Amino acid sequence: MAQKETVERILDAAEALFAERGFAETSLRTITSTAGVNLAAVNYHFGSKKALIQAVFERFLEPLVTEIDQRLGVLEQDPENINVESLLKVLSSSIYDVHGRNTNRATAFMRLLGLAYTQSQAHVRNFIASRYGDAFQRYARLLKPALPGATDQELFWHTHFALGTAIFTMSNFDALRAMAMNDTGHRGSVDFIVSHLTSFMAAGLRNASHENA
Amino acid sequence: MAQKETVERILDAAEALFAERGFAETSLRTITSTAGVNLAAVNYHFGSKKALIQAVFERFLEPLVTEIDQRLGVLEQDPENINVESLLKVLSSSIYDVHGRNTNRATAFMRLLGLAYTQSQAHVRNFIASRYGDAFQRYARLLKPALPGATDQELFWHTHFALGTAIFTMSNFDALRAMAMNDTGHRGSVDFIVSHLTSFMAAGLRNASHENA
DNA sequence: AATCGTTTGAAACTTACGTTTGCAAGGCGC
DNA sequence: GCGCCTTGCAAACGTAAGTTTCAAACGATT
Repeated sequence: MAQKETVERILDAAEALFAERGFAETSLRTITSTAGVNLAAVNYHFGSKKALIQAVFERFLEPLVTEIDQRLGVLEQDPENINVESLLKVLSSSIYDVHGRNTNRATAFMRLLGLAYTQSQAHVRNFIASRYGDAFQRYARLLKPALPGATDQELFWHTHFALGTAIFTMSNFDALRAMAMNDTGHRGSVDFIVSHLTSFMAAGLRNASHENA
Repeated sequence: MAQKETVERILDAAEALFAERGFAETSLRTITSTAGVNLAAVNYHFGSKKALIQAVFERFLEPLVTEIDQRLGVLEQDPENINVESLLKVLSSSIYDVHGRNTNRATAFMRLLGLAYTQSQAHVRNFIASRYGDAFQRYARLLKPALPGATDQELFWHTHFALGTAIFTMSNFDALRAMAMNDTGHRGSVDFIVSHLTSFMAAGLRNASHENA
């Protein structure tokens, strides 16, 4: 049982439990007993609970941002192919690529992202912003010419509208699928939902700009 | 200092603090000291912290749902005027009417709604669902003919996409406005944002259905 | 095989939480 | 004026949290 095993076991357990219950509602004792490690291991390996939370985000965001960055680089070499849809597809494809078809992992990630926004946890937001702010900026730079006629202000808000749509949907993915089953009789396949989600965001981004131009 | 004063002071403080920090992150001691009342007052008047959380929601939702219901009744008498925009306007107008132009109160409400979804707090979701589920059903019934060509499944998902857009935006309203100030130099007026938000949702609702028909 | 830094383990520590208790103060009918 | 119910207050209780401690076990290096 080497160091790496313990650290990863803690991260695995923390990731799942945080996503399921939130940060404050998940105790270190629950994490460590789920992971099958000693309580003191968290403070030994990470220093504090806050640092553990950030480590969970880092393990998630690091490969994802790398993947997005790479895909944006590819897209930039075909400037005529840059549009709202292709830019959105960069995001969904990157998530697919990083997590495979492991929906649990992907929805856990989205729930964590939602928690980072919704729960106060300022240190999480600051950590994410300082670590991955550049990637967001690059994305915004590419999105701008894809939405001609939109002012900077509109661009900002519409982007965050779309971001909110995605984060809210994915972070409540399981609950929503359960509700869908009740209301419509179909859970909806992941592909169905992602494709409609993308259409929704694209339509919102494009048409809201034009209508208010 | 009669009963009502104490109860309302507690609700006021709890509402603001919950919205700002979340439920688990807000202690009864913080609430009572902010409200200027004794610690035991919460358990005396409400019974428990959970009951206090529900009371906060009830005070918010009760007048809002009444207002929405009334406006839907009016709208139903002009069936040819029922469309996506008018239905969305029922919601935004109702919020305006209930909270006036008190943005603090309205954004607090949205943050609480977002928290109810995002934080696990099952008892909050159950409370809201059992208490106000009928109103949501009525709204959905009116929305369906406004989006012809959409299947039940699509209707369900697009509605929740739009819901997510609104909840995410409003529940992070202050943070987003601060970011907007940094990025664009404008905070954005409330009317500007609400109007663009509505356009975004309407465009998403309508076009996503048509594209995937 | 001994040593030294690293990691684990069980337990204790400190603090903060939600809740409960016991009593004092105030208002109201009789 | 006396009892009675409601409300307010200070203090304490029990629990669970994050963190710290310190000795034991481990692993690589010599």
